[in-house]
Amino acid sequence: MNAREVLKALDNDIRLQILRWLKDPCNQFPDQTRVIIDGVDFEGGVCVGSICIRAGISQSTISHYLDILLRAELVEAYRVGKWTLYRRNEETIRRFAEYLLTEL
Amino acid sequence: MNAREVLKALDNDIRLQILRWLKDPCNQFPDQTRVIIDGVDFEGGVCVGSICIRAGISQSTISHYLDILLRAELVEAYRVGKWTLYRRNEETIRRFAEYLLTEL
DNA sequence: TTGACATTTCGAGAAAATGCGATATAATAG
DNA sequence: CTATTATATCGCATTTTCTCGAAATGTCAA
Repeated sequence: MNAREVLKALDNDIRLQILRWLKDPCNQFPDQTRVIIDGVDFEGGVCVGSICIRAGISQSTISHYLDILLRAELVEAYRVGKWTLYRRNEETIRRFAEYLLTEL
Repeated sequence: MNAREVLKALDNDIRLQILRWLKDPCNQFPDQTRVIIDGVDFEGGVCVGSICIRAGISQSTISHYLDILLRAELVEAYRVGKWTLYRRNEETIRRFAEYLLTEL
């Protein structure tokens, strides 16, 4: 967990919003909640296109932001066919909160 | 506690460093740990000049950064004579960590 | 193979943050 | 009052971030 990278990733309204949406994918992305292909189950994973529609932001920007969140380990990604699914990485969020309470 | 403002304030190496230094003012600012004037005791408060020296950054920049930390309520300020003393606001840090664990 | 669709990467202009020096304001000492 | 010291504010050049559209890459279906 790189605290500096996490802070940089969280310092953006849209990226924060994406993380909050991903907390409740069933309701926030009703069209796509669970993808099972060839036995692969990436629960809670949402594809880039769905997030674009929800955010009303260009696809290239969302892809870029998801990459920033991924590098900060705030989300995990999994490629299923032509889709890349993203979901929250709760562990990093928990560790980051812990860092604030102990090291900051 | 405005989480968005806190995140913006924390997304900077120097401001993060200042907060960490202020956690241990006795050792980080050995020249000025406690100021008592006219019965006023702002424990842990450190003046702007001391922080400038410690950081090796211009006075105008440090003053500006302390203002950003103040607006985010990450520090408290107290004017004593011609000095403005700053110290950490632990309550905001605690609340921010709580926010991450519950609302993010 | 070709076409269609999903995502990533590239290039660029706009907007915001960084951090400085100069200047202004505030407070004290003499 | 004046000089000195501490801090805050202003203006600015530089760097970074934001965000887009275009182009490239990857994947599947026909």
